[in-house]
Amino acid sequence: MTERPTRILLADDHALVRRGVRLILDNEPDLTVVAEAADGAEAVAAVRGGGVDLAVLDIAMPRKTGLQAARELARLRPAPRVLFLTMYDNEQYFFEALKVGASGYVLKSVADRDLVQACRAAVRDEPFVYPGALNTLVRHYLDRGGDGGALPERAITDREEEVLKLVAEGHTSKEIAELLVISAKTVERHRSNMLQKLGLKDRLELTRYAIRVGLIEP
Amino acid sequence: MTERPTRILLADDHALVRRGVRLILDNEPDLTVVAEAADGAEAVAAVRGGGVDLAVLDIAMPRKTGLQAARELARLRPAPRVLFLTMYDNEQYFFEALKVGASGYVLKSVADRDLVQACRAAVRDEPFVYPGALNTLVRHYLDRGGDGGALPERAITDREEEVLKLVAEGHTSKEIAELLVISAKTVERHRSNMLQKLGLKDRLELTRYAIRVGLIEP
DNA sequence: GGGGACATGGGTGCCGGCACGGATGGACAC
DNA sequence: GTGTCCATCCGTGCCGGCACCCATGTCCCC
Repeated sequence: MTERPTRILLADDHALVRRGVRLILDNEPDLTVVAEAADGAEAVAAVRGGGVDLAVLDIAMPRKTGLQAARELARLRPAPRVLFLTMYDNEQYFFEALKVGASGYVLKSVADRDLVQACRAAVRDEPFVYPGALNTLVRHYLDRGGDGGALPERAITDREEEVLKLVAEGHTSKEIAELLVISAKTVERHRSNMLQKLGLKDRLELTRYAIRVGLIEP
Repeated sequence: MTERPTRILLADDHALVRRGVRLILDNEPDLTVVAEAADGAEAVAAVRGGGVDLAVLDIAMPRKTGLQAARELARLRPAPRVLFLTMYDNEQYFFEALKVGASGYVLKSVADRDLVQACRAAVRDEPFVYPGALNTLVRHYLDRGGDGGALPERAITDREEEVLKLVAEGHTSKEIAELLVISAKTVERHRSNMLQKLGLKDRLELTRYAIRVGLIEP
């Protein structure tokens, strides 16, 4: 085999995780980590620099989440394959990942087994989901009476996510309004919309949600 | 040098992190990972089995947090050294870690540099804190007029903790009052006292605090 | 061109969170 | 026994969260 190894960008805000993943991947002859990034913005910049076949992204990162980064990466030419590496076995994020065209979704809790496999699958343009997610997929399929590919709508918009982050960090509507340079009413509107979309009760549940999906830290 | 290597227990709920840390530590001739655990309960059980010199604990773990596990480990004979490995650069956590007698506190975001150093320091019974925490320590020392070792008292009473749990779970004062068979006013009084003691702003911060110390799950 | 999603803005009204003031009774220590 | 801590309770007042109503402008898609 004379093919060159797959060139990988690795994005995670924890140096320790990057180091561990790098050790795992570089151990494989057909995979090589050519760049690292500590947040979503760095990741996009690195891929833009070229020479990246596959981006392995953490979902929860400062400045720009993995999902936001993936949406930007998808618009690049040539667009790299994208693989999500996440702590959260969360249905919402899983479907979001599918919608931004990810090739795979790997849980950190089991990634030592699956990661290499998922990288190779991504390069071959085959989807890879961790076993637990398969159940989610099937259940979802059945719930909808087997109408197939129809994925749930994106739950929250980019703007709403901005607001969510700030709400969960404990800012009041007025503070958020000043930060985003909009009226407090609009902030409340976004927050209210999210409560309804996500089926939550108040900003406290919103906070727990944000922590669960890794948008903020406790 | 004929000394046997330091035997380490590694506890983190993410297999990927464990694998990365293991690769880093096993690469050092004087350190060897002899056991892994995916949560606090497993960690305590593993150490109880014997043969562990040093426990490297993630703070945020399911079932039992690293802090809770450390308190139990401190009661064992012989008690292992304890080193915290955490995502959170958080003052509250940091002091909690000191209080349970940790030898060190290492941030995941910089752990690839510091971890090995911190392990060796722990074995020599020297404290190790990451550079940023040093500032926190010094500031805290100065704030108290240099009275030294006096660590903050256990902040909240048992009754307050009961209330805290319910507050953090999203119950209103009235609901909590009914659950605890006291008046809503008393609930608010407890909550209010906790806010003051812990230096927090509102029930949202109270919730994040409860999640941090492992009282509830997000 | 019309329909739908999104972001933006406003008004009203209720209720709960929280700060501030006050109080009592019980447990334990010095 | 006096002092201290804790749990219990009450009133007042302000402010913010949240639900409900309304509207506008801008996209993009069919």
